[in-house]
Amino acid sequence: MGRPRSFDTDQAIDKAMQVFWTHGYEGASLPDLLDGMGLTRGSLYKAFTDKKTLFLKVLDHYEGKAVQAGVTLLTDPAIPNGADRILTMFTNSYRAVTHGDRRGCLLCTAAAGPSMYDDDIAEAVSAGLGAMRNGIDEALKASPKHEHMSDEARGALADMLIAQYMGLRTMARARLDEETLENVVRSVRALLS
Amino acid sequence: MGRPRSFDTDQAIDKAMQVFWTHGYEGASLPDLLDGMGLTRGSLYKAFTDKKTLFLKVLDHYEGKAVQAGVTLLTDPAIPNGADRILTMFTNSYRAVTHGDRRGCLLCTAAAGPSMYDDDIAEAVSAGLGAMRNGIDEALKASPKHEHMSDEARGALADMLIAQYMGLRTMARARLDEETLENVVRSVRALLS
DNA sequence: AACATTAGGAACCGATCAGTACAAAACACG
DNA sequence: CGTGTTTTGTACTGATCGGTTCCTAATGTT
Repeated sequence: MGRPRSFDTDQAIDKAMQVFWTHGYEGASLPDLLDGMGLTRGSLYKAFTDKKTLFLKVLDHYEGKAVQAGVTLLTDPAIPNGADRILTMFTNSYRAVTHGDRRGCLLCTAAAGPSMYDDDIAEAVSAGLGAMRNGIDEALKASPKHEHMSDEARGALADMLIAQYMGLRTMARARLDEETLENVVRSVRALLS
Repeated sequence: MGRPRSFDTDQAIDKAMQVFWTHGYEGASLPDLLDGMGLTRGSLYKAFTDKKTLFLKVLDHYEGKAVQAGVTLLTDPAIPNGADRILTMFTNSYRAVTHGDRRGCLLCTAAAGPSMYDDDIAEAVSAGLGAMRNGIDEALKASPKHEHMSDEARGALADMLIAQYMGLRTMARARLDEETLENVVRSVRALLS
């Protein structure tokens, strides 16, 4: 009953994600969001309560999309060597930059920004990063060079690789040379193989 | 001639650095800065032109202080093995967190934030990170395990370690478990030794 | 002591911020 | 076809943003 919503909620969240991805949480103004999502204030607040709630939904959406894509890659049995999966993930991040996408990783940007003072955002970011970490850990289990490590040491290596990933993505956002980014990937390759 | 300034410029910049360090560039409001610096609008704008100029001066100050301290450590002949110097740098970052300092690295926060859209800030951030990178490279030259690497490979490893460092510092800001941070340091130790 | 010059401080500026109120519009259901 | 319910769009809110104006206070110079 009542007037039906004229837009698809999930699509709207996806568009909001694009805006937050490029501008960051604090940098994305409401007009930016309304413009990018193609709807007006009334509709946005009726559907998403407020900016922060929308951002949390966006983070959730990002987890279900970008993060999930990463985890899928990291556990992809079609790439038998897990180290190759991890390396593909790093290479993809590098490729994004050479293809003109310097937005980096939404989670990493949020980690450096609002995670500092907002508990809910910090938790959501941690969850997303944790999911990727576990994906890396799984991939390491399928790596001949690492499969014989202790659970503890392998987990620690996964933590290190997540930090490495965050650094690479943040470097991209900071507009560092493509050569530098390539060097990072190259050294990760040397480390893993 | 004229009335002399009643505050020390360098001290004021140092205080401004503290404010930007915790709140980030965009997150630090003018009242935040005035409060932290202990002066009024008139004085601030007379001495530092505007917020962005002040931030650039702060970045410069950060380079001359925090970055320089890092480079000094990385080239400290008192620690004969360069790998140990690098490891000390990572350990220090971890220690900062266990001592209650979760602000991370000002350069890394700026890298994820305003570097995206402001050329001047991006350049200053790049310069600071580059200085640290070179410090790491120097340290690697003094590491028995790495001193025989080609210049190219060693430089690439330095780039990787800077990314690693950025990731660790960003993780701290995102309030990840101390255990996770410790794991990162542990794995870096395993990598370098 | 008079004057030029600069700093300090508070009031003020338009712009923009996130968020709200409310009336008009569009549908579902009876 | 009417009625109730929800969305939509717009006008508006108070707060805050970074920045300016302008007057006064404090100094160096002559």
